This record gives sequence, C-alpha cells and structure tokens, in this order.
Amino acid sequence: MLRLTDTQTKTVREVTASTPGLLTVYACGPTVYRYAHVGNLRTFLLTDLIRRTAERRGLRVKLVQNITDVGHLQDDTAIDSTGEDKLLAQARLEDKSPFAIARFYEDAFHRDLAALNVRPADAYPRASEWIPSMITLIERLVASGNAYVGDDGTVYFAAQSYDAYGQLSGNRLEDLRAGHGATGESAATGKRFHADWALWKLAGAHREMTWDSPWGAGFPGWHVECSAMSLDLLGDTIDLHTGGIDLRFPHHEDERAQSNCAVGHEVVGHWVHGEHLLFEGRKMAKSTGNVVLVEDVTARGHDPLALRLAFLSSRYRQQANLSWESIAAADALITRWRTAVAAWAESPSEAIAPAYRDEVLAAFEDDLDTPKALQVLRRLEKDDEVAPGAKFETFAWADTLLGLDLARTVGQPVVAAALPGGAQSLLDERAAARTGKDFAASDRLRDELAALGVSVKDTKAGQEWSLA
RNA sequence: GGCCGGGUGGCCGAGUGGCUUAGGCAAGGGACUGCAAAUCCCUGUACGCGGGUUCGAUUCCCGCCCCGGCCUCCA
Repeated sequence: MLRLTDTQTKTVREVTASTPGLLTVYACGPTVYRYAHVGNLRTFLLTDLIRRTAERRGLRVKLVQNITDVGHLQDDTAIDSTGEDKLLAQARLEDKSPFAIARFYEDAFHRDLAALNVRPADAYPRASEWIPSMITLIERLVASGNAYVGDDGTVYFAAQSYDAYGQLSGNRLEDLRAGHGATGESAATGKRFHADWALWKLAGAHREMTWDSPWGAGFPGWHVECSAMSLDLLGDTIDLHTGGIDLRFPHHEDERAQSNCAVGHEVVGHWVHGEHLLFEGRKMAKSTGNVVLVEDVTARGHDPLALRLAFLSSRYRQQANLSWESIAAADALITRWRTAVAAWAESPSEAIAPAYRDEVLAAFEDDLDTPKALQVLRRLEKDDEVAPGAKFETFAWADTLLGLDLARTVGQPVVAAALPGGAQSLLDERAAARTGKDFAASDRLRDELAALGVSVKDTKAGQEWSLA
C-alpha cells in the first residue's frame, strides 16, 4: 500500500482509508488572480500521483480541490500599502470585475492541469459559493468559545483555545513573534492575542466581493474557506490533505485548529506537503522574477509533459531545481520513450514483465519514489532478456502512473502532420539533387526547409522529414 | 531568535557503512553519412570543511561553513 510522509508526525506512514475502499483527499487549490506557474503545478501533480498510485490498489479516490476566488487573502495585516487584495487589484489592473478575473484564471488553471495530464478532481468548490457554510462554521466556533468578536468587529479565532495548536508546523505559540513577517505593525486590530487570526472581516471600504453575515457585511478570512469546504464535501474524517509546503503554516495549522475545534476530533488523518520548486537556484515567485508558465515551456517547443517528467525525476518532498536544460533533457527522454514504445508495439504481444511492474509500483508506493521508478524503466528499456512486446505492455502499464502519454505515437504513421506550404516541392527538389549527387544544392535546400520548420534527415531509404 | 530541507563528478540529479559505487544533459572517441542531423557503441571526472564512532564513512554522530525555504500573501 501507499506510504507517504506525514507532515505532522514527520514519519513515512501508510495512507489508510477510513471508509473501506474509499480514500478521501482534499487538495489546496489555486488562488485564481493570476496564471499558475509551474511551481504551483508541481504541487498539483503531487496529488495526481497520489491518486493514481492509490487507484492501482483498487481504492476509489474522492478528490476535492478548492478554488480560492475570494480575494481577501490577507486577513490580519495589510500586505501592501494600499490594503487592496490581490484579486481586486488585478481586477482594477485589467479593468474587469473581480469575478471575471477569477473565472478567467480558473479556466487557465484547468487548461494547465490538462496539459500536464493531471486528472480532474471530483469537485472544484469555489470559495465565493461557499460563504453561508463558512458563516455557519464561524458561528459554531464562536458558540464553542474558540472564536470571538474583536473590538474592531472582526471575528477572530483564539489560537490559545486549541491546545494542539502548532503540532502540524512545529511552531509554538510562544515562539511566534507578534507582527513578524508583516512590513508594518498591525496597528488597527482587535485581536486579543497576536497569533489569533481573522475568520470574518467587516467590509469597511470594500464594496465588491462582500457578503452579509451576523457580524455585518464583510468577507471570510482565508483559512476558514478550506475548513468549511472540506468538512462539507468530504465529511469530518478526511484521509489525506495535500498542499504546498508554504501552506503548512499558517494556513493548514489554522485550518486544522478550526476544523478540529468545530467537530471535536482530529479531522485530517494524513498531511502531505510538496516542497518548493526552484528555478535556476531560486524559489519560483513573482517577486523573484523567475516565474515560468506552461505556455513558456510550449513556446520553447517543449512538450508540456516534459515538465511532468522533469518533476518526476526528483522527489516531491525535496526542493527541486528546474532549469531550461533539465526541461530539455526531459523532453528528449520523453521523445525517446515514445519512439521506443511505438516500435515495441509493432512486436508480437507478450505478457507484462511482472518483476519490473512490481518494482515500479513498489517505488511509487514508497513515498512516491518517482526517481527510482524512472530508473527501473530505464533498466527495462535496455534489458535484452525482455521481449519487445512485454516492454510495450510494461511501459503502457507504468504510464497509468507516470501520465506521460508514452503510447501517443503508437500506430501513427511517422509522417502524419501536414507540411507547410511549398515544403513538398522543396523536398522533391532535394531528393532529385541527392540522386544527382548535387550535395551543395541538397544542403541549401535542407536549410530552406529548416527555415520553414521542417527538419530533414537522410536514411538509407531516402530522406525523412519531421516538423521541428 | 524559532522551525524546516539541502550541499554528490562541467551541469542536473538518484543512492549507499565496504560490492562492476544510478541515470540524464554536456564533453571526448568510434560506427554510419558526401557532409550534417538523428541513431547506436565506448570513455572520463564525485560525494562542503573539521572532528568522532568503526576494521572501514560520501553514507551514522557532533561541531562549523555555505545554500534554499517558512515564521500570519504564497503551491
């Protein structure tokens, strides 16, 4: 069975389904005020790998991933000098309504997932459509004494009311510095304790994206969104919760406190966090200026699944350092494997190679040891003892976990794509020149074809072309 | 100050108390070719520093240095 590193216990533990045969998973999703960069996608891929691996053992996976389309992310302190949240700021920038912005980037998010072969979740609840449930949850927390209305009208969660606070992140309340991380002191706050956080903020000057509540018109704090949606859609026992490492604190620490206090017991059985992606040595972030999007990868002529393969070549709980070089290397490998798989498919059908299959599955189940799995497949690729038909079956099987579309070119003619206009006559001309041993003309025509995006190579059977 | 994850050959990256000590990219050599490209074959170079444990440490322990991240926006 699948074993994964549990953030809370810092151990590799078996993932267990509280309902037999059904694994419930909640994945923290994107905030849709901008394009997801490939670092975000690495985390979303983590959940996809977990799901695919669990399904190998016959588990059904019920996966919920939230869409944060309520922009009021900063809850206690003003993040920028204007105090304007990201979604509203972006809306102003693009001169659109905040909801139009949210839908636009939500669509882009789904496209990016599809490009990386990340299979869709069962539900993508939007925070904006979950406000009543959040309000109910906040009311419960107020009633139970875990939350209070501050002097400023904001509803806060009282961190000290939850004894187990800090167990997930390793932060102890006394070690958290008041106001640390924010540029200025959070002066106008009605908090009783510096580590308390907002569950409901009053609208104040905001007019967009606000909702009525028992405490006045306003908007929810960020952390309460995930508590409400996960409890509603997956129940009060959730087998697995995934997200990026940066969400461990405060987001997941606070979510855990809210959910556990609301239902009276530990809700999430297993917390899994993906480490950050670095790009050329630095954390990928807008502020660093090294953000790479899926479209940047395809614009350079790479298959987006090369990105997926590049991610698979390091472990999820390790910071990975991506570069254009590593993406290109992954692209080369994926092409090589597709070509090999298509060639093996021509051979007589053979049973799967069971030892290799078991090794690949064991690697995935061992805390998603994807580098090991790739190593096993490279070994299989070169193993002369295994019949080509068996290699095909084994790679096809492994691809249900890898998700690299390795069988994409099986059965396709080598020249399937359409030639650009004029290319065919150049090809004919070059073939004639080669017959006449006019190599100067042959080289010139090869350059002209290259300019059209057609690359030519010469084989014993004559010239072959492909689109670059 | 608190909490994490790391430092492996030109680069990226697995892994390991001793064994033929991954793999990829790049480089060099060869085959093929009119030349290229592509493909195939072959080759080299490692474990941040100092101590300790041990018959033996890149691997375990301690200290140090360095890198990256989180500490109330963040995947």
